[in-house]
Amino acid sequence: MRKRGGGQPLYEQIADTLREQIRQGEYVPGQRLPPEAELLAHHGVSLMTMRRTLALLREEGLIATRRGMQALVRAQPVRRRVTLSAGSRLIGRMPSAPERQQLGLERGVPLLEIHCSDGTIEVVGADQVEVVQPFGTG
Amino acid sequence: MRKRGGGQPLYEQIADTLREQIRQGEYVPGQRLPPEAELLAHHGVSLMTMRRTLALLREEGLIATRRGMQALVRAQPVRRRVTLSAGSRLIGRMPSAPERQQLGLERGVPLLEIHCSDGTIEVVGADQVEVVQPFGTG
DNA sequence: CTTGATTTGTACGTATGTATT
DNA sequence: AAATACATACGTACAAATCAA
Repeated sequence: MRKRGGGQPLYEQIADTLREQIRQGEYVPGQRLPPEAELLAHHGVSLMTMRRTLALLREEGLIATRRGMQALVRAQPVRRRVTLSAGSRLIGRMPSAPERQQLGLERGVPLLEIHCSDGTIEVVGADQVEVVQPFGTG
Repeated sequence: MRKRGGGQPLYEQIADTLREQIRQGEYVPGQRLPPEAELLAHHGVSLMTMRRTLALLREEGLIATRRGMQALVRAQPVRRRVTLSAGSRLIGRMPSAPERQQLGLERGVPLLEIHCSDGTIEVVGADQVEVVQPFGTG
């Protein structure tokens, strides 16, 4: 149970704690967090505050939540390699909800627009991409 | 005022409408959306549903919200140009809340990690960056 | 500069729907 | 079929930032 110290909202304080626990390996990718009910009881907050915490971590791409299942710590996905051709540009942004659905992306996954020199635009989830140069070492 | 047609949540339906209105220029960058109270009355939903709609658009980077002010339609920021050196890699992801604060990023702005071949890592907000190759035309 | 009105942010409570186990 | 668990959606109250008088 926390108080409102430091002017930081409760849901951010709890998010800090969970983020640190995940970083330290208390929860590893593929593992599930405890149920909401358990988490909120442990931290002494309401359901809404707990859900806001989880929403924050989901936005960050740290966890994935699905109906009927406890929150899952997200694994580092295998990245697809994309080669930037000469003159191509790359823009990062968040997808709109329709784009997210169309591309099959989870919440918290940014989107990369690769504007190729031939005018074509390739759009992919940013967590699936590793960009290298055509003459890159990788 | 909508019903639950198509199985799509209310807040997504309303977000679709607002997104389209912004796309069509009914609200231009720098302009403010109507107050929450007005929006929720117009769409016939509760405060929570309206706030969820705005949260979605904020995550997408389409609007920015601040306490005491109506939601602002975000302008396309001037992009900083970053040159990828040979062997460098680029990863896109969402910043954690502390990173967001440290980098002074708004919610909804992804982050780009540029792993340079010399081992240094440059971290910047994705909406501030345009990536080009050293021999690029741009 | 201070006051007050407006507006969003945070937080709690409750009920129902729906997917998973 | 039943229990578990997250998603959606309504309602309420107070705090804090902004802006105008």
